[in-house]
Amino acid sequence: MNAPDPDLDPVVDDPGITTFGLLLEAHARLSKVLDAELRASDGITLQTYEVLLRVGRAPQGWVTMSDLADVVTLTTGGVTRLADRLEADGLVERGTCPTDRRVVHLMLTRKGRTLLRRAIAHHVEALDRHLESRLDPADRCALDRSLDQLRRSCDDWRPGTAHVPADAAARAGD
Amino acid sequence: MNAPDPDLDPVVDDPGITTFGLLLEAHARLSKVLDAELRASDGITLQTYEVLLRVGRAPQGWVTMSDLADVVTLTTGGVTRLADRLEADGLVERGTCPTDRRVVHLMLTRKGRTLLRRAIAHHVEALDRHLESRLDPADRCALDRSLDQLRRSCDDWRPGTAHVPADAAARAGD
DNA sequence: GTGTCATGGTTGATGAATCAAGTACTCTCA
DNA sequence: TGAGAGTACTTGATTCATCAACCATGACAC
Repeated sequence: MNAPDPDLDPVVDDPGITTFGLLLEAHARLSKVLDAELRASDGITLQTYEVLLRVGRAPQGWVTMSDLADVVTLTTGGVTRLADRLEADGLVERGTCPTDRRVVHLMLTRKGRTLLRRAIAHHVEALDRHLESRLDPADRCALDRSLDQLRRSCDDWRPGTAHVPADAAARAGD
Repeated sequence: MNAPDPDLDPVVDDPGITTFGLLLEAHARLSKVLDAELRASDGITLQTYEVLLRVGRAPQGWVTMSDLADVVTLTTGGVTRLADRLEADGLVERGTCPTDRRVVHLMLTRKGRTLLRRAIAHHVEALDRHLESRLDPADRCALDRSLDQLRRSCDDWRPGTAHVPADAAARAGD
């Protein structure tokens, strides 16, 4: 029961597994480091930084809750609590939409804007150290292209697209 | 207060921001899709799959809690609960280490092994669809190299490595 | 107008991860 | 041999995200 399964070996050498594993690890480690540095330099998490950046870069100066849910990959419920926290910290404020009263506009406060500007400087510096300086420009461009490819390879996916037996979910519950 | 900040624009075009953003998005979307497919085909999450794979591939057929915490980027406390759940599901079991009684060995049960074998087949198929078929082999090799580079660029990082003013954390708390 | 249905956001219950002790063990060295 | 330091894991309290209602609004038909 505690020897490694020889049947596993051929298939786990699939190149897709390697690439995906590297993606997981690169993401996990880079996020961890950049989060820690942002906490140290500006007292915010990487997630907060991402939100401030998205709101600050929005063409009209605001985003809706649903927009934000999409870019930070949270449910709308999660975004509500997240916005609550940021609002309590005085970094963003909620506003009403003049044309649709269901919609909430999220925008930066002066404090949020100031913090974002400072955080961007630190974050860019950190990215230079961890990312820019490790890859030559040609490799970085190729990396961008491949990542973009992967990102878009998921856009056309909808639940149920995979070739999976219909009773699989039921069978897995045993 | 609600116009986009023109001062932000020059700096957010930093190529490091683009690459990191793509990494975040590619990871988020690919993980989401692969998690959904694994749930549908085998009734397990991507995290559970990762754990089973790590345990199944371990040379001796077991891993320690600390090993696992490292590879799934959880704290040891988180791994304790994770192992509790997997043990309750009958997929793994805890064993004692004969040479160090502080150490817990985590190994697959027969049920866990069977499930893993089936899940690997589905996962490899999904990876082929989403990853293998979208990148030509040369691009995939280049991607692997770059991701590996990024992954390792974080290994030599320790808290406090960044060039950050000592009072930054205190200042950020206002 | 009045239904019906879809959409945007909030809220309560629940699950899971973190942090900070706490326990139990090993190692080191006088 | 025994005190002190470090390690491996567990546990309790807290935090945060999800899911599933739910409310309010908007859109469209009649």
